[in-house]
Amino acid sequence: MYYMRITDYADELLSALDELPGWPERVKTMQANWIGKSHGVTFGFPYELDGEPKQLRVFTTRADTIMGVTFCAVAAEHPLATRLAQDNPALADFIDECKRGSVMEADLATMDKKGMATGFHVRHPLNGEQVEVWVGNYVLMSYGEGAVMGVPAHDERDFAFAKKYGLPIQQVVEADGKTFSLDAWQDWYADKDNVRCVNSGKYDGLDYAAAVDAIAADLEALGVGGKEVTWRLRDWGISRQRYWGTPIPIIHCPDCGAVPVPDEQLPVVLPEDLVPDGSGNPLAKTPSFVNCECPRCGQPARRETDTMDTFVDSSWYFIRYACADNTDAMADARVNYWLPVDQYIGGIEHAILHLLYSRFWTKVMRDTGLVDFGEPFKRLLTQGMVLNHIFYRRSDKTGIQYFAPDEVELAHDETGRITRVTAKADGQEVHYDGIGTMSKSKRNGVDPQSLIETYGADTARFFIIFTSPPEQTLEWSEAGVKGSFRFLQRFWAFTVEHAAAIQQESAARSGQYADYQYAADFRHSHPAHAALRLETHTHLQQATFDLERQQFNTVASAAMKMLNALQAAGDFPAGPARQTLHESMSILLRVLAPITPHVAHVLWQELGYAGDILDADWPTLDEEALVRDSITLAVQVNGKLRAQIEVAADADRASIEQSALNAPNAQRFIDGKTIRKVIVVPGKLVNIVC
RNA sequence: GCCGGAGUGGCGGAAUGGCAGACGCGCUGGACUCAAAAUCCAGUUCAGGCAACUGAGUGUGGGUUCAAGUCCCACCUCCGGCACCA
Repeated sequence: MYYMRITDYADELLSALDELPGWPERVKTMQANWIGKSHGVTFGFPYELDGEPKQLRVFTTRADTIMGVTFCAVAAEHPLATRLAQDNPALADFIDECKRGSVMEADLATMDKKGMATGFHVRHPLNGEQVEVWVGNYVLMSYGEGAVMGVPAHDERDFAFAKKYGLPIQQVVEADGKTFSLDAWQDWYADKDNVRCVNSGKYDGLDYAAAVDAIAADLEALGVGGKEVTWRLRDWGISRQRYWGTPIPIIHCPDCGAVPVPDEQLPVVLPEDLVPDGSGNPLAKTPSFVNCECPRCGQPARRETDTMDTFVDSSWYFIRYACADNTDAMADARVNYWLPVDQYIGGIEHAILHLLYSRFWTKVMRDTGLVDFGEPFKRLLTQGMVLNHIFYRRSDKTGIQYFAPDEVELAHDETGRITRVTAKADGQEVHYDGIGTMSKSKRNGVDPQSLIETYGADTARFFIIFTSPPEQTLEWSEAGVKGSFRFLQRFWAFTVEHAAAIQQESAARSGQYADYQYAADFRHSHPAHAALRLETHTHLQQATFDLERQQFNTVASAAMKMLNALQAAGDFPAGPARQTLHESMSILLRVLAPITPHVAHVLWQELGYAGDILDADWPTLDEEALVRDSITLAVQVNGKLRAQIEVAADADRASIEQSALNAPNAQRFIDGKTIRKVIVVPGKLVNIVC
């Protein structure tokens, strides 16, 4: 039987984040914070109780301040607190109060630092002094050792605590030019940089790192402590006391203990006829489910009634997709072929739990030999929410009344700014409440079905992709949707108009479409269309670059630019010009295909290209199309744009400099000054410094 | 409080240190129309100018650079996450 603890994987879950370049930094940071690796020192304060020598263990990241300890504080749930409360009713009451208080979430943020002295003392391991133990409501049992050393001079929380209860405050760290005062907390008291130990005996003068090293070594020599790493991440217990979950296939036998359900009895299926009564786990009250025989010795036994946390299933469902028909194993060889997932898409709300559990689970499957990869998702995209405008009217009778965006009329001033909103129904004014998440109550949602019926799925897809990057929130806009619709209509009309001509042309060439498309020799094409090819391939270059870096809105705009260029190019008479059109169309269609697959599919066939567009390759960039005879350079004088010059593409530096200096408008700003330097950025600009 | 991210026209947003505002929406003017819608053409950062052009301009203040929306430092605001983490 395996025991797999997520905390055992904390180190790898943290360090492997560096090997996930396809994940957003934001998510990786959130996971790193959640795992919360902390380097410090764990050590014990020796004491004797009930005739036995013991240690009060504490964790600290500031071992360098150890000589400033003036008290210790333990959590209410700490065993020492429990033991001391046996002889101290007041303390027992206080502990009860703490335990009650900590449940109240609302109070947690504002809760006062409260504590109570126990009258019990432990011994400082390095200077032998007696240190009183307090119970503090701000000490967490679940982090570190559930106990802390109190150094009020150099920890803001301890400072407040000491001031409140009149505990001694001992400065043990100093910084140049700073004065320590007991009056009020100052931020530098807790600095680790540019400080040194003071009032710390043999450690005086050491900086943070040296002091921690020396103190950790001394504690180790005394056998009471040493350096340690502590994690914020807690263990993940996967069992839940409820019906609705995956059964845990274990049988409890009085003699054999926990016995796995044999393979031939799997899967364990939940009973479907039980009636939950709202108290406890209904499975435990269902004898037909609970009562069974021990698979090992055959005597009556009890089936496990806890079920698994739903995060278990979501941690590896994607692995199962690759081997869904395998009834004998969790995974088989096909999984290693299909996974890890190339591109995972989900909401940001899964940034920590689901995505961390999945990473853990995958590593467990790797270590048990089930799969041979350790990270489940190569690339992650966390998409944003969809927002829309909110309009409402407040009235005494009906209260607040929301208006859907298509129920109002907007008036603008001459700059396009919204000046007045009125209801279409009654012409009366409506209040505009800005942009917010779509919700039924605010009546600003959009029904995808009616959108698809009005404009088609491709328009919706194009609008969503074009309007904003997917990981950002998307502001819905009816006008924007119409704009996308307009583009697709323009694209459709243009294509259909030229399809007939292209088909004729093709017929004349015995239907050799595929060859026509890919093997065209454009060196002899119409000179007027070299400009179109230049544009098409320039936009293709941008689209390819943006697709690579997952910036899809500019892929959509590249497609728009291609259509604009095609429409501006004018006529396409038969012959080489038609060939240029044919190539540009094939590129445009393939760039659009991922965004508007339906439109692209139909038009691809309309134009008679070979095969299905789904199988067509992403267009290849023709470097030759990007070659131009002359180029336009910007001319700057002292970094300010002053002129444009046209130079031969292969012009040398000297002649570029000369034309720049001769540019009339540049002349005006150079005149009478000494030219100190001329910077030429090939293909871009010339900067004249004077 | 700590850790991220962001701040660019009226709006959504482009810009691989090298011409800020691509592309689109909206708006303005025009064409077509009996008229409207649709479509097409032109204009649209702000200020000045008939124009050529000039000045200012990417949250604020500094810095690096021939050149900064982009890099560095400090600050402000907003969004998200974590939050008594020792």
